[in-house]
Amino acid sequence: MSAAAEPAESATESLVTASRALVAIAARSLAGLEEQVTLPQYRALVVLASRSQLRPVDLADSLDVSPSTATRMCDRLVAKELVERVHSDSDRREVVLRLSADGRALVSEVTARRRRELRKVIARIPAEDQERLIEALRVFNAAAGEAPESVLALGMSL
Amino acid sequence: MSAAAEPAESATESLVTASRALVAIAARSLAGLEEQVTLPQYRALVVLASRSQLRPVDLADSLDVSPSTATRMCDRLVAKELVERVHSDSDRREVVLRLSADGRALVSEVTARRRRELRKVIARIPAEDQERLIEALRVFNAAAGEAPESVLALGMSL
DNA sequence: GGAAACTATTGCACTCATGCAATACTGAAG
DNA sequence: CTTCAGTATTGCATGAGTGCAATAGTTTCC
Repeated sequence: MSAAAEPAESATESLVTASRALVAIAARSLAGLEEQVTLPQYRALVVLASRSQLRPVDLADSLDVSPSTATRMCDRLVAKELVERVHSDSDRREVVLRLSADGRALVSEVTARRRRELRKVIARIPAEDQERLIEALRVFNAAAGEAPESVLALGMSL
Repeated sequence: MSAAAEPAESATESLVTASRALVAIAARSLAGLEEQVTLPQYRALVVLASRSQLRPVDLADSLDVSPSTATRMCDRLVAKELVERVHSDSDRREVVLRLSADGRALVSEVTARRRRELRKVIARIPAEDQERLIEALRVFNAAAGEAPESVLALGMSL
């Protein structure tokens, strides 16, 4: 290997570092949530936030869990008044899940917190460097492709 | 607000997008781990990987859980042969925890996977843009500061 | 030497997530 | 109308994480 002269290698290192920082920020945005919801529950909220009307079976699908698990997770979220459960009119077998105002607020709060943190970092960057960062990120984002709602993936078991 | 003309705003948007992509990659690097360890357990492994000799009480501290929880988490990790437990010579009250070869391999595998993914993204970027990305990331990383082992934070309760 | 402090562990109790099998409705197709 | 398929839920069981309190072994400090 030709030492650190390779730009690709150097870029990887820089990206690993940046990645660490960004993941840490994302994780920090989630901190404090433990009081209200568990991580699996938060995942469910995120799914519900993205697709406003969802049946339990769809939620189960999205979260890759069994329907019974989804039902019981909803039990807990409904008890916390973060989710509403209404019977479908069109098909009376079905149940429709919707975020409550509180539920929506909770998800919004997390993303707002994350945005705020990112803004703070950017504020520390000189204006002309910001321009270059924007350009570089545009290129990076194009290369990385669309990320299918990252926070979702934050699941693991999580 | 002066529309999208503000570079800071535009930078935030780009950064949010990039952040999503990077979190998704980090999460994907963790995928498949569920077979072997839970997320709390993985967090413990990461802590042990960073500080090679650790007492249960220190681990508990790092993970922000009670000592009894740490003990029992170690029970499971020892059972899986990912962690070794030895009695301290200097102070026979204490127990010293160490990653086993398997444990170290598991953590390495995750970071390697992440690096590989990041490299793939970079490979899609034209060489001269890479140079600019490196420079931009250097500035960004300076502004973001050191992230204290991100994956750790990936915990939430998790 | 004995009290006080520290370490690890275990007993007990609880919540959550999880899946598999019923069960109960409802709708659709014949 | 009867059977079949789709949907949600509940019963049952398990494993994990969690903390508090009690226990046991060690040091340390008078």
